[in-house]
Amino acid sequence: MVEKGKPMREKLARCAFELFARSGFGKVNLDAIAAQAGVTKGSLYWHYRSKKELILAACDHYYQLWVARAKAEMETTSDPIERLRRVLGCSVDSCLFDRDNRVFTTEIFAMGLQDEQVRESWAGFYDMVRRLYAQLIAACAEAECTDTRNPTLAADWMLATIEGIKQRAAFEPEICTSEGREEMVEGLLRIALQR
Amino acid sequence: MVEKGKPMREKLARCAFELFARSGFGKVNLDAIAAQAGVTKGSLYWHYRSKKELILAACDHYYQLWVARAKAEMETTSDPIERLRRVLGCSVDSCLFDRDNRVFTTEIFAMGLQDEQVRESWAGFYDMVRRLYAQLIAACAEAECTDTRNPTLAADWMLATIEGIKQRAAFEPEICTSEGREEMVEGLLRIALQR
Amino acid sequence: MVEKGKPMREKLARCAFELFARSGFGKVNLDAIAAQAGVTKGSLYWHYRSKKELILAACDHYYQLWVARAKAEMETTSDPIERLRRVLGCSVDSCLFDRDNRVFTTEIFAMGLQDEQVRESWAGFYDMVRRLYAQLIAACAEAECTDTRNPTLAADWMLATIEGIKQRAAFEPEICTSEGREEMVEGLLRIALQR
Amino acid sequence: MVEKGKPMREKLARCAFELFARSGFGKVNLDAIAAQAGVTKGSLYWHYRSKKELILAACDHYYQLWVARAKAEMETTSDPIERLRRVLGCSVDSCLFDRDNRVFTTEIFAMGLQDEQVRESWAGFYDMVRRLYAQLIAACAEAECTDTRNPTLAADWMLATIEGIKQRAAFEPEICTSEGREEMVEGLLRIALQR
DNA sequence: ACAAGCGGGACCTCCCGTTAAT
DNA sequence: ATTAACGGGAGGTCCCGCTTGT
Repeated sequence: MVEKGKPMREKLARCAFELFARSGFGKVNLDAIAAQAGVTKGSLYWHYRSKKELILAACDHYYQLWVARAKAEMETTSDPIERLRRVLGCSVDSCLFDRDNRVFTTEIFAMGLQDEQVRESWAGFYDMVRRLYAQLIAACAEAECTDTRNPTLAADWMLATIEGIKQRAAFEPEICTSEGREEMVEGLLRIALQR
Repeated sequence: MVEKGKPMREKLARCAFELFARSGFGKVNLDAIAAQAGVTKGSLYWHYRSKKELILAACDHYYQLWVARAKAEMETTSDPIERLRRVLGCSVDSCLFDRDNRVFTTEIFAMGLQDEQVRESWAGFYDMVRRLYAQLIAACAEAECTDTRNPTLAADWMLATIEGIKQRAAFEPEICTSEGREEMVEGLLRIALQR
Repeated sequence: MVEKGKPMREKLARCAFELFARSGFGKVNLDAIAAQAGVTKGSLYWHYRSKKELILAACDHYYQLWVARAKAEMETTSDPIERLRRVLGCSVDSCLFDRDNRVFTTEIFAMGLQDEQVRESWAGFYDMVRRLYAQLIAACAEAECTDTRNPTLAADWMLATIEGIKQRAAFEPEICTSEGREEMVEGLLRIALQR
Repeated sequence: MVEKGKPMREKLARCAFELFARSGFGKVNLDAIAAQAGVTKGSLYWHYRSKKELILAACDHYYQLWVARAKAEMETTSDPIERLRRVLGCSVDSCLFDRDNRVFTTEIFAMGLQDEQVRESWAGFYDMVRRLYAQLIAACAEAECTDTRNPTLAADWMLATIEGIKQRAAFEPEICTSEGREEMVEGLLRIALQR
C-alpha cells in the first residue's frame, strides 16, 4: 500500500511540513524533502515552482491538521464550557508538548515578518482560529454561564496569552507537565470568560 | 568624532543587531555587517570567530538596550503603579511600533528552538525581565493598592500576553495606534495586578 | 566522441587524480578539478559531497591504474623471475621517472598520517601490492630458482626499499637514468630472492 | 625561568616544529605557532618574513635534533659495529615509535617535491646523514669485520629501506614493538654490511 | 510524472601578511 | 620587539532552480 489516491503533491506538502517542523526552513533543503517523499527534486519542481510555494503548501497542511484536531475535540461534548476547555486543552498541548508545532509556527511567524504572502496566509489562519474561539466563547455567554460582552476581544486576549505560553514552554521545560497544563487551561478559561 | 573609546567589537555587535533586526539572521551576511561597521570581513573575524558568536553578541546588545530603556522609564516616577504602567508602555511600544524589535526577538526565539546556546542566552534575559516585572508588581502590592499574592506568577501571565500582542501587531496593523496602545497597557495592568 | 558510457563521476576522479598528482591536495581547488572535467563546481558536488570524497576517489583511480599496469606487465612472460623483474621494473619506473606518481603517493601517505579513512584506503592497496609481490616471489621459489622461505617477509623488505628509492629519486635526479634503473631492479631482485 | 639567552627566534622555530610535526604544515597557522611561543603573530613576522621561512627554520631545528641524538648515541661506545647498530637503532626508533617524526619528515618530503628551497634544504640533510652512515660503515670495514667495498652505496640501500620502514610503521602498528625493532635493526645491519 | 545531472552563485570559514602604536 | 587590529582574498560547502531524456 503505497499511498494511492493521495497524489504526490499532497505527500510532498506533508513531508515538507514534517521536515520544516523539525529543523526550520533554513536547514531543510529541497532534496531532503523530495527524498522523504520518495522522489527526486526534479519531480518536486513539477508539483511546486519554488521553495516558497512549498512552504505555503506546508502551511496549508498545518492549518488542515489544526482544524481537524479542533473539530475532533469539539465533537466529544455539547456543553459549551467543556467544549471551550477541550479546544483550549488542544492548543495548550501543542504549546507545551509538541516541539514540532513550536518550531513550525515560530518559523512561519518569523518568515511572515519578511514575506507578504506568508503573512497573509498566516493571518487568514489566525482569523479563522479567532472566529472559532469567539464562537465558542459566545456559546458560553449564551448559556448564561458568564457575562462576556465581547467574545472576539476575549478571544484576542486569550490567543495572545497562548502565544506567550508557547514561548515559555520552549525555555522553561519545567512547566511542561500535566499539572502545568491544567493550570494553563484554567487560566486561559478565566481570561476567555472574563471571570 | 568617529566613535573612539567604544571599541570596534561593540560597534560590530551593534551593526549586527541593527541588520539582523531589519532582515533576520538568514538574510544578513557577514560582509554586510562588516561593511556597515566600516571594516572588512577579515577584521570581523578577528573580533568574532563565527556568525553565531556575532548573533550572541547582538543579543547581548539588545538586552542592554532593553535594560537601559526600562531603567530610564522607571526613573521618571516614584509611584509604584505609574512605574509599572510606564515600563509596560515601553514593552507595548516595542511590540506595536517597533518592527525591528519584532523581527529580532522572533529570530532569536526561532533560533533558540534549535540552538542550545541561544536558548540559554535568551532564557537568562527572560528571567531578568520577569524578575524586574515581579518586583514592580510586588511594589504595587506593598503600596496596598492591590492584593496580588504571587508577583512572579502575575508577571508570567502578563509577559505571555505581551508576546501574543507582539504577534498580533505583526498581522493586524490596525491595532498599532495610540488608542490600541492604551488598551493594551491597561489590559496588561489588570492582568498584572489581578484586578 | 566526448566520452560517453564512462560517466562523469569517473571522469572527475581521473581529473582529480591528475591535478592532485601534479600539485598536491592543498594546491588544487575544486574549481580547477571541475573545470578540467568540463563542468562546474556545482555539478562536482552532485557526484562527490566533499573534497575528501574526491581524494578517496582519486586514490581508487590510482590503485586501478597500478593494477592495470602490473597485470599488463605480467602477461608479457611466463617465466617467474622475468615476471618478477618486469613488475619490479614497473615499480622502479614509477619511482624514477614519474614525478606525478611520486607526488601523489607522497600526498596520500602524508594525509594518511592524519586521516583514518585515507590510511585505511592506502593500507588496503599496500596489502594488495604486498600479496602480489609475495606471490611472484613464491612462484620463483617454486621454480626452484631460489630458496626463499618467507615470500611475504621478502616482499616487505623489498617494498620498503622501493619507498626509499622513490624518495632518493626526488632529491637525486642523477640516479634517474636507465643505468640507475637496471641497478635498482637487480638490487631489489637480490633482496626479494634473498640471494 | 622564562627561557633567557635562547632568543625568541629559536623558540619560534621550535614551537613551529612541534606543531608542524603534530598536524602538518597545512593545518597549523601562524597564529597558533605564535601563541605556542607566547607571543602574537605580529612578533612572529618580525623574526620571519613568511610561513615558508618558518618552515625552513623548523627543518633546521629538526636537523639539529637529529644530529644531537646521533652524536649522543655514538659516544656511548667505540666498537664500530656496535656504534653503527646504535645509530641505526636511533633511526629505527624514530620510524617505529615517534609519530611526530613520521609526520614532519613526510610533510617535508611532500613539500620538497613542489618547492625548490625545501628540496635543497632536505637534500643537504640527507647528504649529511648518508655521509655519517657511510663513515660508520667504512669504520666497520676497516675493523676487518666485513668486506664492504662501497660504504656510500651500502648506506644508500640502507637509508632507502629505512624510509620504507617508516611508511610501514604508519600503516602497520603491529610491527611497532621491541621485537620488531630488533628485527629491523639487524636486517638493516645486514644490508649495510652486505653480509 | 519523474530521474539524473548540471549551472551558477552565495556565504561562512579561515589565514597570510601588514600596519600603527607603543 | 611586540601588540592589537586590520585588509584582502581564496576555497570548501551548500543549495536552488533548470534542462534533458524517458
